[in-house]
Order: sequence, then C-alpha cells, then structure tokens
Amino acid sequence: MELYQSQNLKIHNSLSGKKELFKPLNEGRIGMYVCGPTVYSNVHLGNCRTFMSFDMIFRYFKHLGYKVRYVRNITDAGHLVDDGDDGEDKIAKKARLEQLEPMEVVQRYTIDFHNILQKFNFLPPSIEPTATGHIIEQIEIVKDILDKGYAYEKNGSVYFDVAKFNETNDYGKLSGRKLEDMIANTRQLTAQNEKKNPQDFALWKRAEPQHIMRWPSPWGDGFPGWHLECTAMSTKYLGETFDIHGGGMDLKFPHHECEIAQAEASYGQSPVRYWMHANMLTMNGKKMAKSTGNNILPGEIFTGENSILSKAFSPSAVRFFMMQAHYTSILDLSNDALLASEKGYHRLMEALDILSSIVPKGVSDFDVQAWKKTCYDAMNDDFNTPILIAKIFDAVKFINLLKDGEKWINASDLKELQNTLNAFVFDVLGLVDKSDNADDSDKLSGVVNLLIELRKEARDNKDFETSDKIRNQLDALGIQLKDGKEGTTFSLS
RNA sequence: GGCAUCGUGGCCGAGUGGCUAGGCGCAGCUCUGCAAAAGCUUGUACAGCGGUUCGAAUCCGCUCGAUGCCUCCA
Repeated sequence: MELYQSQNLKIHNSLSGKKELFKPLNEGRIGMYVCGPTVYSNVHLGNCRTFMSFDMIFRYFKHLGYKVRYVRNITDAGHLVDDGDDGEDKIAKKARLEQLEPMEVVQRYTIDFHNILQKFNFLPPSIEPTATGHIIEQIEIVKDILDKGYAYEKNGSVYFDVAKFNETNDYGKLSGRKLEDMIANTRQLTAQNEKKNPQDFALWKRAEPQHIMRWPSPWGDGFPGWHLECTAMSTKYLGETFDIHGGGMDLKFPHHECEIAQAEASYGQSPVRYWMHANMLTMNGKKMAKSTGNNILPGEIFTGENSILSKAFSPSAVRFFMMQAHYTSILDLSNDALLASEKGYHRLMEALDILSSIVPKGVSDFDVQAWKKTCYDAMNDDFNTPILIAKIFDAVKFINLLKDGEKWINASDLKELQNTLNAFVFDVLGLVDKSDNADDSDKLSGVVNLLIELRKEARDNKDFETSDKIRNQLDALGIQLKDGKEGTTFSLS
C-alpha cells in the first residue's frame, strides 16, 4: 500500500478559489505542468521561489508514493518584449543587443538556470521541453483553432478571437475577470494593430524580414505566440486534460487564461483540473522582476557579492527561508529575515546531528506517532511547510532534551523519529546537510585540532594569554572555536 | 480607474469564531577563567472604527495603508 492511500491531501485550486481534496485523474499517477523560464537573462531569485515551491510539491507527491510526470518547459522563442503582441521577441532582442545567435542566448541562460537550480538542490523535472522543439505541434493547434472558427488570419499572423470564444465559453474564469470589464477598461493603444479587438492574442506571428527566429507555416514564415507553447507541450506529454498546472501568480493573466482558451477551443474541454499559483517574492516590499531592476541573482547571494545583504548565504539557508513561508503568500526578502532563517537552519542541522548519536533508553517521553501525524497534516493542508517546520522544531527541542539526559526514547521510537525527520527535512523540504558541503579537509581539521589541544594545555596551566591568542587568531581566519562540556569543537564561518 | 490579495508582537512568518504556531532578536538562567557557541525558561500581537455573537484577531460593513494584475515578467 502506498502512503497516498492513507492521506487526504488538499490543494488550493486557483480556478475555484477553494481548497479541494486532491484526486488524480489516474489512481497513483500525477501529471504536472509548470511554466518554466524565458531564457533571455540570468534566472533571478523570484523565479527560483516559484520553481522551488513546485519542487517541494513534486517532492511531497513522490514521498507519498505517486508516480509523477513533471513537465517544466524552457521558453526559447515567442515571448515578446512589450505591449501585447507588437513587441520584439525577448530572445531575439537579447541576441541583437549582445550580437549573438538567438540560440547562443538560449544556451547560455539555460545552463545558468540549471546551475542555479542544482545549487538549490532541485530535482530535475521528468521532461523539460523547449518551445522551439515543438513548432510543428504548435502549428497544428493553430490550424485546429482556425478550423473551429475561434481564430482569424491577418497579414500572415493568426489571432485568437476572444469575443467569439466568450460567446460559448468563459474567458476570464481563472483570473476572475469579465470580458465586458476588460473591454471597458482597455487603454487606448497609440498604434492600431491588426487585431479585431485589443483582447485578442497572437497564436502565430508573421516574421519581419530582419527577424532571425522564423519557421515556415501555412501562413508564411513566422513564429509562435507565447501562450501556445504551453498548450502544445502540456497536451503532448500529459494529455488533453491533466491534473496540475502551476506557475507564478503573475502568469494567471493573461498567460494561463489564454492557455485555457486555446485548449477549450481546440479540444473542447478544460485542460487542467487543479491550477496552482505560487506567490511573488518581494524585496524591500516591491516585486522582484528583471524588468524593473529590483532583483538579486542567486549567485550574488551565494557569494555575498551584492549591495543588499550583509553577508553570503548558502543555498540551503535561502531554501529554508523560503520554506518558512507558505507558497501562496507573498514573501519579502530582507537581510534580517535571511539571518534569522540561517540560524534556525543551523539549529535544525545540529539537532539532526545530535540525534544520530542518541542512545535509546527507557520509556519514550515523546509520542512519535502523534507527532508524525501532525507533520503529515501540515503538508496535506495545501503543502503548509511553515507548519511542518514548526512541528520539526518541536522535535528539535525534544532532541536537545534527550542530549541533556532530561528525556528518554526507546529504540523503535528513535528509529521512527529519525526516519520521519530525514524524510521531511531532506526528501520533502529538499534541504541539504551543511556538513555535506563544508570544505573542511582532513588536513585542516588535523591542524585545528592540534591548536585546540595546545589551547587546552594553556588553559589547564591558566595561561589565558596564549589560549585567547589561539582563539582570537583562529576566529580572524574564519574558524570559530566552540567550548562545550565534552571539549572544544570548531566550525568554519 | 477596474479586478484581486493582504495589513499579526522588535523582525520574519503560520493559524483560527473560544484551547491564542514556529524561527530570529530581547531578557533571565545553565555552562565557562572570560567570552563566544550551545541549551533551557520567558514576556510583548492580531491597522483603525462600527456591527453580528455568550464570545472575534478570526464573520460583516466602512476608513486608512500596502502589494499584485489589468502591458513583458515566476
């Protein structure tokens, strides 16, 4: 029996606005699609938060024993720079500015994306398809939508006819908008374009002569509209209807709304059963975005080379910080918040370390089964990682009392506690034990331990001048000595 | 202007009609030659004003404020 059979997982469905009991289309299997990045610049921390939320969700599904097909795309064409469908392709623009082939831009930033995600300990998705790899599929969908009368061609471009679609379907149901309101609130566009209505969006765009990224189509050379790739790829790998579609909150409109429209127009059914949206990461109270410059790159956090934070933070510390907030809440990044999370993260890792050396004894003072259930309850309530972490800290406190000999635990409970903590901390939250990436070589620890020994001799002789000199100079080198009951240990800061 | 979300103690952040998370900081204590580290203990709260209720921070209304989307963005 798989774990999921005994758990009632509830998911906040953006489409209904409610928490719903999760039941996959096919027992034991989950299809999940998440909108990936447009690879025209370095991935910033806000992007990472969204992908981290879905990484945690992916991990919990796997932990529950589901077989998950997780598709996360790479947008390498079709995403326009500005004003609706009139702008330049983002990739093409960057290529022009940097005098590179578009595919050089794509390659460079795809590699950056993967590097950063690896540092954050993300699990790779099952499939990572690209827009340019699915041009044929996209053209087929455009043809289909044209055939069904929900699109029109104009000068080599094809647009989705939102008004027509809205006669029979509900355009705006995901984002809570009404087409009439949108029409009423449309700003006057200075440049009149080919669209019948401003709400219409491009399925296929004609390529101007200077446009490098172009593919032949029944309507002439062009390139696909941004919304189309996700419909093409999600359908191809997950079917016309699948379980979960995720992405950042800012994609809700228009991107996801348009995906729904495309799929309903083409396949006659709503494509997604559970829509999930991860909320924004802000910095100084403002949304982080590439376009506004209010952002920080993950690499700058790991190295400390930035003007916003007082020091460098490890990927796990940042991950822990993000996991302390619910994925549907706005999270504000600040130096103080990161410092606080880093300390908490270290405390957690210390406790796990202590737990591995605890000797079982006597009758347990801790109801491991009841505690374990509260951990699952937290996760089953729409992936409430902040509550899970609070529960984990209940265990941390107990572990510290075990160490002090004030509480006891029997052998089977100890094993259960260890297994459960490892599962949630490492498998589900995706944290990494800090000792795994510590660079203290055997030689270094040999040298420091020798100094610790010398210092102890000096202290035993009450030669505090010598002992303090050793301590202070090591500290200046970034090696901190910690005097405990069982002797002195050290850590690198 | 329209739509939406939110406003929780020094900071970050959960949650909920009555049992009032958690992390960090502060304070006290233990340990220590001193310090650091570590551990233990522990206050302080639900933007404002009305209303519903036996009871609201939690529901309703209004006011103020913030943010997001409405135009590229995770």
